[in-house]
Amino acid sequence: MSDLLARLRERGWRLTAQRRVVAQVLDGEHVHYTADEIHARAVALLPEISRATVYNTLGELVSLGEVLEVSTDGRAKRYDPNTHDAHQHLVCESCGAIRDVHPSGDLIAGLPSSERFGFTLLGVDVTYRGLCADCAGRA
Amino acid sequence: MSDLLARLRERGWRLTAQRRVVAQVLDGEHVHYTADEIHARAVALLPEISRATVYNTLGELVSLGEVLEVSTDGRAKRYDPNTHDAHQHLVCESCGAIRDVHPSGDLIAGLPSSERFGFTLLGVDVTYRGLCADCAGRA
DNA sequence: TGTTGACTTAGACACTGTCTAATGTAGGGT
DNA sequence: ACCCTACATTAGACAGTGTCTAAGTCAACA
Repeated sequence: MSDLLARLRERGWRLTAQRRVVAQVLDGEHVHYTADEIHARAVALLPEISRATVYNTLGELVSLGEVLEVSTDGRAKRYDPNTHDAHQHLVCESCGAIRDVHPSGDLIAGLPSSERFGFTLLGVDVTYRGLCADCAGRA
Repeated sequence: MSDLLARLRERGWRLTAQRRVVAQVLDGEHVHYTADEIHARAVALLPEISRATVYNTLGELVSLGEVLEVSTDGRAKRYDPNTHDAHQHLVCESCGAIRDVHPSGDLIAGLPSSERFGFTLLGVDVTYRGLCADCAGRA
């Protein structure tokens, strides 16, 4: 991710302090923050950054394929900086924790052509739902 | 779905005009409406029905397992009255159309135990993303 | 038919995300 | 080094989706 800023500059991005901070927050930890969580962390680094800028920047990063958008629960979208390897998500239904996982096999191939109804398939999003070890232990 | 009301009464539900209307809208067509679309159709049948009642009723139907909640795009949740057979969803990224599909194979088995991180798996939600025949033709 | 507690209602509220007009500034040109 | 200017940022209003509350209503039972 350290060369993310370089890649963005190559694509004509202006490197503003705000964009640096958003990139830094995404780089920091491998969790899947919501836009407002990212905003809160960005404010800690750059107090005057606005919510609109964080939303704009995240949207641009998604368009450029540098960040993935994940919507597991119909609430706030979460942003996943891990675009380097194809992966899916494992979500705890109790505490909301998300882990990246790597299923085996070709998921698209699992849909027979008789079930494709003429669609051109572009991808598959898979969300494994369950209880994490901690929550299962408490239940 | 015609015996949905009977099943609900067995579980202690009061059968109000409002609940009958929501059940009727869900029964009508096999599309995946948003809560507000369901409300609009319910109003056509029972003009004084309120938005809160539709949201409450849908939430209760989901809790009882009579209706599935689908959140494909991070916008409004959609409600799927087809709980009779296990299925997944095929979504057109251009027009938003949703089709029920039936992939082959055991999707949960696709996640090796080394990738389960101690989670107790409860289910898998799969969304195949693509372009429907109409939208692909226009592109 | 009367009673009662579950149900419904209108509207306020909260959360997430988008848009606008005014202001600021990064980066190229001089 | 200093201007320009187009692009970026800001504050706050706005829109869509969903939740909550207090007051009134009514389905189901006795």
